Amino acid sequence: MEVARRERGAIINADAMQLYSGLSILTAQPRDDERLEIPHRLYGDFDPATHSSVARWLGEAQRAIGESHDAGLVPVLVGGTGLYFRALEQGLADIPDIPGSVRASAQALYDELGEALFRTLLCENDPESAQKIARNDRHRLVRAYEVAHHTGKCLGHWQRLSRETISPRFSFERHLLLPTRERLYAACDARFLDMIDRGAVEEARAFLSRGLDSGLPTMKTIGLREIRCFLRLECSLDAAILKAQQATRNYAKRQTTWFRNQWTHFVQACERA
RNA sequence: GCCCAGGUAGCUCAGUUGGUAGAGCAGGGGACUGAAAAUCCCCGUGUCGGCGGUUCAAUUCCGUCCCUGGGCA
Repeated sequence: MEVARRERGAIINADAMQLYSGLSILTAQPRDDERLEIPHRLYGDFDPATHSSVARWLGEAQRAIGESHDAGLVPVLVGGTGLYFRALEQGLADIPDIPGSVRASAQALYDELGEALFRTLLCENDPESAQKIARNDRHRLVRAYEVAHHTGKCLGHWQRLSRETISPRFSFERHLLLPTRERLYAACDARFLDMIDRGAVEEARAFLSRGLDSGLPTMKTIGLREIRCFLRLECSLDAAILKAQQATRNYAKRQTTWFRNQWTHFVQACERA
């Protein structure tokens, strides 16, 4: 925010959850007064009944960056999704889109066979992934399988193939905020309390009443499940708050790990190149 | 005051027919290429409430005291 103000910038969202509409409080989207002061892009633009993806975000972000730049504004990408930053700077493999039905059947197959057999099956088409992916990581095993099956080429093949990047046109200045753990956790706790004060319970109630598929990314928004527990009278509001604060802290820790390690690795790689 | 039930990891608890103990959660570290607020992996020494007794050996059995629930007076 300060950077955008100082540089006469436009803020572009790089957070997977803030992309969607419907849960602006629970996903901590910028308030109206902030949005009036500085142009904001990609907040609440996506239908919560749809799936985002790195690729989908990347396309939108590149467009927003170009347009902001053309308008004489400095694009300031803000957000917590490390994967998105990496895709923006390092590029993304040009893997064909996998239809939802293919993924669904891969998931069904995994559940039917169990991990060990599924991994053996994956090994026939993609030994590299089968060997590399950690045990119990259903998510990645299914992904590797669906790509190998649908495209006939393994994940590694695609990933090595193409690396279109936006960086030839732009150079980035990187700012990483790493507060002490104590301050980070205190901020997480305060943040959720603030969401409650601003009407998160009502927002969640309205959102849940839409009856969206529980597999949708938006349904995994931190705090949503906890508030639902309260709305169903399965726990007290205080208990829900404690749970949601805990989930926020757990997430913040994962985020810290990502940026502390992944981010610095690829920044170093960029600087060497 | 008496009678039960408990006191074991930061928390909730399991367990040891006597050979000094382990789960979940929390906490810490890590992985991460189209669901990433996702999905995973690794890390457990703590006077087993205090003090005595029995025993080669007690967190476990016995006694006693303290503490916390609940019941009876």
